[in-house]
Amino acid sequence: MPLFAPALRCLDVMLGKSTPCVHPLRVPRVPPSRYVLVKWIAMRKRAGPRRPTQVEIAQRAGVSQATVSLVLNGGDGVPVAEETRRRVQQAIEDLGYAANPAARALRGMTVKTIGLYTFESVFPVDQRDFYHPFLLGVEEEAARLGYDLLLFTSANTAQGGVYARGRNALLKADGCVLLGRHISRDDLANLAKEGFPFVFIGRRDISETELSYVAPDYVTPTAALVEELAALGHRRILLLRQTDGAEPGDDRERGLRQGARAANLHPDDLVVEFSSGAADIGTDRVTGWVRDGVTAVVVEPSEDNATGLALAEVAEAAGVRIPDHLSVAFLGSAPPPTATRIWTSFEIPRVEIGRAAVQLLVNLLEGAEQPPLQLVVPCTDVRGNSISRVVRR
Amino acid sequence: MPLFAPALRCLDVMLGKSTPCVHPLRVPRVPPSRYVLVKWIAMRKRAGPRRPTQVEIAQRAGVSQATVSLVLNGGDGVPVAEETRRRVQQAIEDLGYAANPAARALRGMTVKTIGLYTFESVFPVDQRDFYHPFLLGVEEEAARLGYDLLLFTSANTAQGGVYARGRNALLKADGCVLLGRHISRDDLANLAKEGFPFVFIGRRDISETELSYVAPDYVTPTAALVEELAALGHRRILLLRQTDGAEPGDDRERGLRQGARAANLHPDDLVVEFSSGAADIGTDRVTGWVRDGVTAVVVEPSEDNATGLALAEVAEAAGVRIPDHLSVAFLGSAPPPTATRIWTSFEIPRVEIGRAAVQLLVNLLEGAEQPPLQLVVPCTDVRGNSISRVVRR
DNA sequence: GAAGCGGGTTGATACGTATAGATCGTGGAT
DNA sequence: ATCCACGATCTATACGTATCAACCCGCTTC
Repeated sequence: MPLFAPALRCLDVMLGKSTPCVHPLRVPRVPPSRYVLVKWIAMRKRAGPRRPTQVEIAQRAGVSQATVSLVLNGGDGVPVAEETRRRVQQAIEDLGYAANPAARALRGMTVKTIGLYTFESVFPVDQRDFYHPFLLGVEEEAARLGYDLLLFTSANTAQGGVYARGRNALLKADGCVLLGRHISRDDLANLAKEGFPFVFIGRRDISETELSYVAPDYVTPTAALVEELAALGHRRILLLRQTDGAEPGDDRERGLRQGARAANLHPDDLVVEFSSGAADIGTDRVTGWVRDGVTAVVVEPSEDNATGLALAEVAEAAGVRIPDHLSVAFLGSAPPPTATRIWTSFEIPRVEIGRAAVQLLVNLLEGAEQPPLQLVVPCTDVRGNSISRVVRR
Repeated sequence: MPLFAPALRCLDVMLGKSTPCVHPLRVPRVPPSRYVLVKWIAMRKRAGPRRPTQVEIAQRAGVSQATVSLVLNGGDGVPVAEETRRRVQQAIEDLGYAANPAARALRGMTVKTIGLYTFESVFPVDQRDFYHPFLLGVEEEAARLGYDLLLFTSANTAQGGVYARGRNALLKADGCVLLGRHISRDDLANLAKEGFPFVFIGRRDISETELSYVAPDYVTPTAALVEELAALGHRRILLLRQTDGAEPGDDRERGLRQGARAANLHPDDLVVEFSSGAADIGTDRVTGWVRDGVTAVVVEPSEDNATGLALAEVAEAAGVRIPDHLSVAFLGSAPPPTATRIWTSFEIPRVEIGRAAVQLLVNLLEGAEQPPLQLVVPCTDVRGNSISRVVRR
């Protein structure tokens, strides 16, 4: 409250209650105009300790609130006298002014916040290793670009997803990075329709709208893997897909066919089967494949890789040795290597994907009016000991 | 735009351009008042696709904007006719309305967001195991209480801490959880002075202001450990403190003296030394302690436990065996156990602390005007094989 | 029949900021 | 002398919401 003293005296002078005496320290040279004064008086009436506003800065510096705003955000061609700028900045310093983000946002300004919405919970320890690299990339890049990171944690638990709790979930951020396997397509479509800026991690095609995403390139390394298998003598190759039937699975299947074509395999020798988890993989099914002439299985991995691990376990138990009798490869992140087993697979560059997603989003937010951007990033091959040359019988 | 059709017709009716014809579907029974109409016309003039506002809802439902707001946030005694409520909610449903968080915030409402400011970077992998449990607790509790979590990542890299970038850092959230060993006391004091609601994780005393924190109880388990050592025959006990001289170190020293008093040890037999890292722990220093009669060392741990590990290494190298010649215990989190060594220590309940911090903060935000709250949570003892009965020579 | 009451609704305003448009000197060109 | 340009600043308004005071209307009460 003592900070107001000079301004108060200045007010008294205006009202004729006091003689104009120049405070030695920091009294506005120019008496404040009636306009800002009225605002300021109204402001002073309010109770309780409040954060200083531009009006108070203006009052203290003897300028109008507009000028304060100009000093703060000006720069591009807007002329402000050096002396004025100095006085305003001094007042800002004195009062410890900080712009009210809510008011800025209301004027349509950016808040420098990007949201991170994960369709599953993020921090749980069991999936930590899966999501953490994405988080790492997102956080790093956001920090580098000067954005804070808003984690939408509350929307997940309360069922209803993005549009939970009166569907205002994501609006707190300037834009949003969406992440998660079990995403609601409706939510995505709605967001796109509303024009909310967001980037999805992972490929999704939504009809009618084109959305921004950054996704790993599953096609190329899958094709390469299939060609490699063909070169090792494999003819009958099986793709074990996740039952969700999402785009990543489609990409892998496309890679499979593309590789087969390049290696002159007959399309009829490609088998595609589906699984929704470890329970689907029974002994009969696996031995059936082998009896059917399948010598190589390429697996679309899930977060916990349960399907692939079950396959290996069942096969071994049934006497089908990997890789001697059956080559197995993961079309993505494989289970961690053990003493005897390094899975042939390819690594998804999660950190880089997180980074790229933020970059795309910031482009969307700051850049000129652009169409949605899609980015596909390459994976790196991991060659282990789970595939081998086929032995002709 | 087709959604506006009924409202548009309604406007035409008002202006006399059209005959009042009741749309079969959803036309406001009551013609909108001139007031909301003016607002609505002004709104329609604006270009570009925009999110629907309360004014549009009001227009569509044939009520005033105030009523819409009442329907949305009312409940406590404010009477709204059931029919009105229905119409408004229908309009909200139709247009997909979502309250603008910025406008709410500007009116001084809570945004249901709590900030998390870490004085060091959070996600880096090397300190992941240290910070992750706190994060986990904070995130869980925030989600449970319906708050989103805002990570202030941008403020850290840009030097300047809390008050970086025009010192508006934390204002985006309703309140903030602060975390980190190398905190700026000035920042804490400033925040408290400004009346910004926050809770610090870890004990800090700031003169002149009383701030909210939740911290582990270092005193009790330290005292217990010292009593235990005394019971094992130790007389001369050394406390190895971190040089930062922060409150956690003070607490441990207090625990040391308290335990010594309870065990009837002579105060002069307590030695307190400081270290800022592994480099401080030389062979001469350690052997000096032993020669001086010290039989037990209790170590204040750092994030990476470098000091304590260095102590063990140097001692072993100098032929001082642990625990036979020298008992060593950690006053907090110890290095992970190995095949031969389990460190005697106590575990800080990080997840619970994170949870408690959020609870305190939410209390601060939603509860009545209360004084700052401090919370001290107990640790759990870990008894290993790094201390033993002293052998009298 | 006037006064009081209370449920239901509306007009108006404030929140703090950014910015378009107006104003006002001042100096230079016509 | 007039006009224009321009630098510097000001007035005024919009952003979308919450809320207070006022109001209207039908009913009861004296």
